[in-house]
Amino acid sequence: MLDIKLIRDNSEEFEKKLSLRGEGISLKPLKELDAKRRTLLSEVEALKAERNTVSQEVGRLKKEKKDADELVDKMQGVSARIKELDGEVAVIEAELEKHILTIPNTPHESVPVGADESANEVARVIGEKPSFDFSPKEHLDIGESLGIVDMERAGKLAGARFSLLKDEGALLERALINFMLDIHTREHGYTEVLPPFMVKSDCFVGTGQLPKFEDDQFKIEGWDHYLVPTAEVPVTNIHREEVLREEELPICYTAYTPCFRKEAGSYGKDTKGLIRQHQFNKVELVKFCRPEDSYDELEKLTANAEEILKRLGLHYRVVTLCTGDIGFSSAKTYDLEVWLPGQSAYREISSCSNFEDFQARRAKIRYKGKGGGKTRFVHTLNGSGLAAGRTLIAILENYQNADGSVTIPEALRPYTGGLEKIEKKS
RNA sequence: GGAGAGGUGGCCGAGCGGUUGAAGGCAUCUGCCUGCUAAGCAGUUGUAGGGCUUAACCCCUACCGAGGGUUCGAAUCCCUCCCUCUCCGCCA
Repeated sequence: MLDIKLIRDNSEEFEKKLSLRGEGISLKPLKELDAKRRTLLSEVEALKAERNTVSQEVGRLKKEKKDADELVDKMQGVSARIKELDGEVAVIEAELEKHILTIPNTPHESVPVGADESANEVARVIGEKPSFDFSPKEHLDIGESLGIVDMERAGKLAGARFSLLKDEGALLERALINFMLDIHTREHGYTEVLPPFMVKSDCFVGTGQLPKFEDDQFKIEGWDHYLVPTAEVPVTNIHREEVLREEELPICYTAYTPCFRKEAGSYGKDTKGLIRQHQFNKVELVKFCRPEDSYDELEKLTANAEEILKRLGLHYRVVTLCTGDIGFSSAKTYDLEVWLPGQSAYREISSCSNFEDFQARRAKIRYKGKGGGKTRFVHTLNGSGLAAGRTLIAILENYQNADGSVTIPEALRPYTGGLEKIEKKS
């Protein structure tokens, strides 16, 4: 959520920044509603002030056993008018709220300008594409022939875009989650949390998934709850409506959760394999920090996510998303794209963003300065560290052998009970 | 799911329909005082919105779990909801 006070005085600047996203967003209706609201407020507040003083006078007169009927009569009218105006203010404020919640964040000045992903910039490339003396297969072929992925039965259980991992497949996914969590907690200083996997709608408004992206979410019928599409939602909202102390910042959490997404609007995309699922596992990184630190923290958080890929020996690149491609709530985003030899393509495996105070303003997450200074909004950040399902895909495709077996990356072996290779059962 | 108790400021805790934004205590910060510490004395300390405004000061409005209602006036009365605690039931 943008700051209405800033918009009031700098609406052209805001419109210009928002236009970089490629959507023509006019702030005029917002400004009009704001002006209307303030006009009404000053009227109704003046009436309330009058009512307060007169009511005290009534109290005084009654105590002295004097007649106050005339004042009471008069105030009946005033109160009625106040009620009317309060109603109008409530309507305006609801509209204002509804409107401002659908306006995306403004991109940071360092974000490349462009309309779509073709304008994204590759910030760096790490490692090299592995070479094979055979034609590398796609992860689904590998997984099914090893008997560790069963898409047919997954379909029976839950339909398209769900998967069933078996045997070493299930083990590998579980190992990856633990591996990631251990590195982030033990080496990167994050505190592990295990949040609810379904949370109330307020949380979704707080991080920006609602009201605009309702169609992407799984709602629990008869409840105010939705299944989490990412741990970002519950974890960022841990501190919703709180005032933190400057000394405790930055606060860094890591969390494993399954993620549930309808994937509306992606029909026909990534229909085969495990790339795009309604449910997948992810380890997330979330930070709350001081505004002046947030861009440093974004670099650190991205590096923390990259470290997982490095330890697993996976080749990847870091992409700076352009103004037309960053998410609704984000001011700046780096995507990590891992190389998948079976598909001969880079695929997103992590997305690391600085939301500045956009989410903090929605979720009312503030902090108080050391010197007892005024409370300010924190900056929030998050990134995948990493998406476990896609990491599994990357391992299958990058560590496949000519005989159809898959070697387990060395860093992961403490987590697979020493298992070094997944081989076809006879 | 059933029965009961309760939700008030940073914390504890009073609270009568009318100078209660809120007693009292603790804590905070600032002075004063004391050889130091402790104690003591005086004062200070919430959030949000709006007006004024460079800013500060100041003024107004709202906030006693949330939302409605009654009333000239609600922390106080009524209704609905949420949450916490205790007991019973059920359960991994």
